[in-house]
Amino acid sequence: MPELPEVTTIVNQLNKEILLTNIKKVTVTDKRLIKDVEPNEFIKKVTGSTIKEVLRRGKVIIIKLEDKLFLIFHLRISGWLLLHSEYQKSARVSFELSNNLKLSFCDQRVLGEIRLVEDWHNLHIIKSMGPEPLSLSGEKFIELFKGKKLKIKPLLMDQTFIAGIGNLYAQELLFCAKINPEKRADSLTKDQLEKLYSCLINILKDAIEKKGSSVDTYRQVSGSKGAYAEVLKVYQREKEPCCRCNHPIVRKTIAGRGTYFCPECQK
DNA sequence: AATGGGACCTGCGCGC
DNA sequence: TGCGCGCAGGTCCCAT
Repeated sequence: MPELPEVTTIVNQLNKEILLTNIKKVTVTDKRLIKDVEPNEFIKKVTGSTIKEVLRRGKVIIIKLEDKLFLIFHLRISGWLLLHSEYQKSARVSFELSNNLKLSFCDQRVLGEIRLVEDWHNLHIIKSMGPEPLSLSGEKFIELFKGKKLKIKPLLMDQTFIAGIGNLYAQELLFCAKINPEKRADSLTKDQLEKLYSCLINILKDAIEKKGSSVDTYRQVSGSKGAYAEVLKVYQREKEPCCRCNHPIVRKTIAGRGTYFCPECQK
């Protein structure tokens, strides 16, 4: 799933390859991805625009076209962006650029979203979003937990609590911090929260360095896989021995989401 | 405030 | 071989 490391990888790569290119042609193969605007109007407004800047907030990709025109992408579960044309399978909306690259929004399950807005700060998803984890000090991070009664895992995945953490990284960082995903957030000790903070920063940075986790459809803009899936410790490793204590990894549904963890060393 | 459910979607893996 | 079914996942929305 595209979470903070995957979206960061995509945004970094887009900034290297498509800045100041002009959008020459837009092709909408699947209208369902385009939200809040008629596809024909979308095509008309976007065609001829120049890509000024590519930004990220949480899992949202923001492409600045003009001072008051922003293209917004949300990859949701199965979306990915391609710049090189070998893997055009599932391409649903494509942008042909003046540097002869084609930017394609691909999405197997069609739950992704494309919007066109005047001011991205006004989007509901942006306004309600919690802080960026990589811009957060340890003290600020620990303060966020005051009075939170939710189980720690769904809390970490709550985008209004902290931005960019999804199902995969929530599980990996709880394993790293040796915390049971069902623990109530307000029952964690200061030591546990400090450990969780260092795991959060280290795992996100490492995953960005490895260009994300390709466990499903996610790819870099080149079509290559990210390398972090190879070092996942618990995600999708049910019944395999825990790398710390050898106890089999367990899968359990927590708050409606599949969750892998080690019941022996995550307390 | 927390929790649970359904909706959106497709492709995969399962049982038969 | 092939059918039908259930599941996965992020976000929003409704109900309790």
